Amino acid sequence: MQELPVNRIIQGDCVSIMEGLPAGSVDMIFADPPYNLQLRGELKRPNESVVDAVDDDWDRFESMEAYDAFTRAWLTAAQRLLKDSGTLWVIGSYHNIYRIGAVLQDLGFWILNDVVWRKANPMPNFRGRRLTNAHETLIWCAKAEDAKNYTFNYEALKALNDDLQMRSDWLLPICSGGERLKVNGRKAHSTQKPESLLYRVMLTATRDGDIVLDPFFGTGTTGAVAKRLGRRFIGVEREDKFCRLAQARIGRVRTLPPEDRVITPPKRQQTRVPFGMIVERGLIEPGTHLHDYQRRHTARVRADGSLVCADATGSIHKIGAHVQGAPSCNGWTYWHVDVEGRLAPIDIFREQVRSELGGL
Amino acid sequence: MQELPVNRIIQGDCVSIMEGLPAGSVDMIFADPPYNLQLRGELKRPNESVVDAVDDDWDRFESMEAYDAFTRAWLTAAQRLLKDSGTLWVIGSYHNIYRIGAVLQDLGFWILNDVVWRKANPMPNFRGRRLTNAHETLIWCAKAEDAKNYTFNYEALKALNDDLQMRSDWLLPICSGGERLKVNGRKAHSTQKPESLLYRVMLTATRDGDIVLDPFFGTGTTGAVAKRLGRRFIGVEREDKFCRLAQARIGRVRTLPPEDRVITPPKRQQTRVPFGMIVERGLIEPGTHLHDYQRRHTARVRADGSLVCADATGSIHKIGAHVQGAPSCNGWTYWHVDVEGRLAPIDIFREQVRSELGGL
DNA sequence: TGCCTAAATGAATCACGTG
DNA sequence: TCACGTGATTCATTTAGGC
Repeated sequence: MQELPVNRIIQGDCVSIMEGLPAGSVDMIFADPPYNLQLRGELKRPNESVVDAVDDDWDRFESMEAYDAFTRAWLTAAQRLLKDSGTLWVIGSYHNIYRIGAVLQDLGFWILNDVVWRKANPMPNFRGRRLTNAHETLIWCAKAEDAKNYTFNYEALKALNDDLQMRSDWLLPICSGGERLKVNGRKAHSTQKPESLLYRVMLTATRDGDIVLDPFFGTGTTGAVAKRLGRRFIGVEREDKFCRLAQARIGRVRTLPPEDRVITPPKRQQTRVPFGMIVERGLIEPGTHLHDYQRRHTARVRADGSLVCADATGSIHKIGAHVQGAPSCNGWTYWHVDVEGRLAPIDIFREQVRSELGGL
Repeated sequence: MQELPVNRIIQGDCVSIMEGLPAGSVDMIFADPPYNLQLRGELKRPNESVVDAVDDDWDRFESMEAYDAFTRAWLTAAQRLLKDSGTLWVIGSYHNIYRIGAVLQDLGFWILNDVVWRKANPMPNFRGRRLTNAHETLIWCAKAEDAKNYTFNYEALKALNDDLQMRSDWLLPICSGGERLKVNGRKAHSTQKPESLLYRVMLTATRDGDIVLDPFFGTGTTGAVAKRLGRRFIGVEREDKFCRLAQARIGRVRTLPPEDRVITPPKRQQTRVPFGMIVERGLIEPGTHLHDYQRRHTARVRADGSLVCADATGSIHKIGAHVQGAPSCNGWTYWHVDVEGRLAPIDIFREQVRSELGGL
């Protein structure tokens, strides 16, 4: 069997390079392909600054058909490369992930899970025309329907999650700060992924020493995390500048000693429960009247969780402050509901919801 | 124009029934199509009890091609039914959502967001071979790329989320307890959705009195929430037993009084008040001087509502932009009048006029 | 050095009505 | 259909800068 170019970055087109490697030789493939964003004009923040959007050549496609053909080509090559026990991960957004999911099902890949990366700090929607696009989607799949012997480190992920089964929604920050590669003070790559994401992916679906291939290597996050966790990597990247950047980056990474390749579970933070959730779930009906504990002030709850008091409307906190003439107010403890003649602070409903959510 | 069968459940095949309704007549479509689950054999819990999984006739398809054809058929009929300003919501899991997303993009629907419903209490993965499947995906899309005038209640959703922009990941419980319809002690429908999910969907993308169609009505969650929120519904359901179940359920629902359905109104939808009207009504006299909040710039009001600043004249917006050297400016919030030594934004006069006009 | 405030920034399919 | 004017719009973090 041909020797695999392990722990190396290969420059060139990923399809032809994958076709030149021996079939059935790779344990996992992680792919972060172009998203085909199709951005129109420039976007400004409310303060008039311009958003530094993705406008790279590698994200331009003639048409959706061209994108689908590109997707089919690299997924076909990837499928051939995988061991029968191997799995593939692809990450994307709503612009491209439905194309990719459909094509990989057509090719016979078998989806094991889709995973939602919930961004802790996403870019807001500046024009107020849509929801904040706060997540990206990963598809995790086996080579075929009958490939049952894939690696899934159930116990490790459970340990990572406070001894609860790991769910399909992962809350992780975006890549920023010191981790973000810069060239001349500007971001080196427009779509660098956080190492924590790759860390969790590899902890989920690879074993020590496994071979992980990334056909869209970019700045080499896959390689950096693979090296740190004692996995072997093969990076394929078209652009020379990224190859050199990734090479230098990975050179700086140190492999953890085997006994340290387990991390302590992240601290669970208290779930934020907006007042609207209390209304939405019917614990307080729209139209209910709220009172302060002395019944000096009364406000009415609307369908979207805002309050009305005389001619003022706003959040429980804003209206609480308003009626008191105070600069601020904790609406959760200020406002009460009348339960059979007795006043109960609305905070009890928040506690109820929190206990039902169980720390999510 | 043909009369729409509003607030009714129509029994039959959703494609032929939608084809019989007038084109361009519906504000929103919410669809929860069969998931094409492809379960192999029965699933047992660790204690050997059998999981009551989805194995209904309506969820069986001969092949992926048959599912795609079915998807294309109902989405085509749905697109025809929508008003140009209407939006479509589809919910699915990884088994079917990639097929649906690809088909709807092929048909020209324009994705606005995909939304992740994070289940607060999902079913665990009993075999420990995958991640807990803890979410489902909703795709929200407009009828076409150029349909920009869809309803999005940005301010209401912000209110619902404690004055922060609503994100694309929604944490909501599954449908259980008293909300879950039962027949002879067993769940009446295998995939009943929680009312809180529909509540948020309708709060996001419909206005009072809008017409909401659901081609896979099932137990009628869409109809129940529509009735409660003062929206009109059209339910299409193939099975007689579900039609009757939904009919009875919706009969028990009470519509919220109009004053409780009110949500924080979109600013863009408010009556446009030109600055000239402020001058015309004597709220600001011609000759008055306006200042920015730091008193760095001053402009004089003329009789027609235009401003003069040095040698430049124009609207409050143009002159505001001009003095700042900015490309654009909201003059309503930029310019202030001096009221006994304190600066007040001219927007307060607009609000005064608006309240006097009474929403005309 | 340390603390507080201001500025910068991230995979973004980001107006609309009137004439 | 097009041109133009009005006017609506941001969250979590990190980094830089002032004192």
